Amino acid sequence: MKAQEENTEMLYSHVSVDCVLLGFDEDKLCVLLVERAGAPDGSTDFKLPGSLIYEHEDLDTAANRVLAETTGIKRMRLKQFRSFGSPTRTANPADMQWLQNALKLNIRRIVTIAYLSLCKIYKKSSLAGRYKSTKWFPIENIPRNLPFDHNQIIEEALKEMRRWVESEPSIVFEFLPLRFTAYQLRRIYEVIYNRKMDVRNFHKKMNTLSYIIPLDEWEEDVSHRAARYYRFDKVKYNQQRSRFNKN
Amino acid sequence: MKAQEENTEMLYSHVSVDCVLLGFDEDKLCVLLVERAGAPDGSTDFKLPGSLIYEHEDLDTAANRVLAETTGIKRMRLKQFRSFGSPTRTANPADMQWLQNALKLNIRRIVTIAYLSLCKIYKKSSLAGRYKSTKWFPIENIPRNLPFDHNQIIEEALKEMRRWVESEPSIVFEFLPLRFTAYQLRRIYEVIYNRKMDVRNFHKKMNTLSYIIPLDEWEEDVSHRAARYYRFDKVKYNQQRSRFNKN
DNA sequence: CCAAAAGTGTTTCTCATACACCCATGT
DNA sequence: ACATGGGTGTATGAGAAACACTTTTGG
Repeated sequence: MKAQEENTEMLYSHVSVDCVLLGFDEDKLCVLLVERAGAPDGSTDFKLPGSLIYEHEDLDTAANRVLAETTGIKRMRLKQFRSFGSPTRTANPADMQWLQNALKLNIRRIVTIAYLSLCKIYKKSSLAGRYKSTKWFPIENIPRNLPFDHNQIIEEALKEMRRWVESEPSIVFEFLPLRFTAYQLRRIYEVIYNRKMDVRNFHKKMNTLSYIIPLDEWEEDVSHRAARYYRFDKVKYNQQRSRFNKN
Repeated sequence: MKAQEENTEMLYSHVSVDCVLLGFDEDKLCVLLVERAGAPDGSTDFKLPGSLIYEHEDLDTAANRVLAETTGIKRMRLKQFRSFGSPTRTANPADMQWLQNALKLNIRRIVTIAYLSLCKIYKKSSLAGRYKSTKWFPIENIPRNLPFDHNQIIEEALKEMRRWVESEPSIVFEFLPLRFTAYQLRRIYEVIYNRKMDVRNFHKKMNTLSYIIPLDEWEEDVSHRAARYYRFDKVKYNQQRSRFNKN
């Protein structure tokens, strides 16, 4: 991280990574954006966290570095999901200007590799790092005019997230704290698939999944019947999965 | 294509596309490889068809260009499925040597965007184009030591192809001629999913799919009961799909 | 006792699977 | 007539979906 300021000559100034970090805040699916320093007109201006890669740096490593710089969390589960390389993606003069200000590099074209990662939004997460500020935006009010093609990247990331959940259901638990209620889990599915789910069927389904463990712990201080807590058991999950994936 | 020889200065020498073109030959899933001209020791040496991108060229356009140069087919359906950017992927001295011979460029590192495409293998396909020769390799005997990380790219492409078929079943028909028998279709599924499928259940399933149309045409000159031909109806497919995808 | 959310069972339908024999054609 | 592969129907089980009321708790 210090290395970045000191050794810009080590940057490989043709390829970048951008990270779409998704989280759940109460009932809403959110994206983390960072305020971009050195915006042309000084206005508040957000973008996806991202970085050029270093000369000898792997793509996955670069994405992990960006996430660590942004959130302070190391070794998050992340997934490269697509690259964006239209020659016109750096065509906006304001974006070009920013690249020159921020990176002191004269750049013609950047191909970016987009990564997806999921996490729990902690209230306190003022989030360490090199950015002026970071902010969670509910997906329905993301600024419409993000720099480069970041709006498009987020669109694609949302689609990819749905596919990811289908192919590996355990990742939804990345959104949740260690213990969670049936309601929380159900809401996540409802938002992801954009449809109401039947409460009874949902409970029944949870019961059949051996890796969702009911705890003898309940909500406290709620003005209605307290909800049970559950936790996700990774070991049981892997057992159940491998039993099914015979082919 | 002529442009390429004339204007190497227009190449953007940091990003390439590589295409994994899959096809079915009789009963076997095959990958198309091209003979690489200018191999260090003159030995026969295959690789995935690929190219650096041009300065002002979109990634998808570059991939389409590569496929057109390789097969003569324009506007194939293709899918960007992953990028490969390990700094060590160009570490093999023989590969570096070849890059310099073939491209007259001194290249440090190349990030490549991998594309997947499916097609029917025509017997006659000597395949037009800039390559010395092209050859279909059954996946079980692909040369073990393809240059760069091409072996790994093919592995990933096969996984991606399976996911693709699941998310959009119509693409299996890219493997087939306009009219095909139930046997041909079934064999493709058997190879893709690597398990035998029950003949009766398969027929039943085909009947429920409104977009697989039985024709009043049958095989000729076969020494057993002639098989019926079917065709794929794109319009009906889109109707049936959109009815299901309400959300 | 009321408001507010948690939790629980049964029925129905659809879809995947398992399984064995007759049919058409060429030699 | 026989060898070769093409084509057909039925029965079972698992899982998804539809549907309404009782329970718990705080105020």
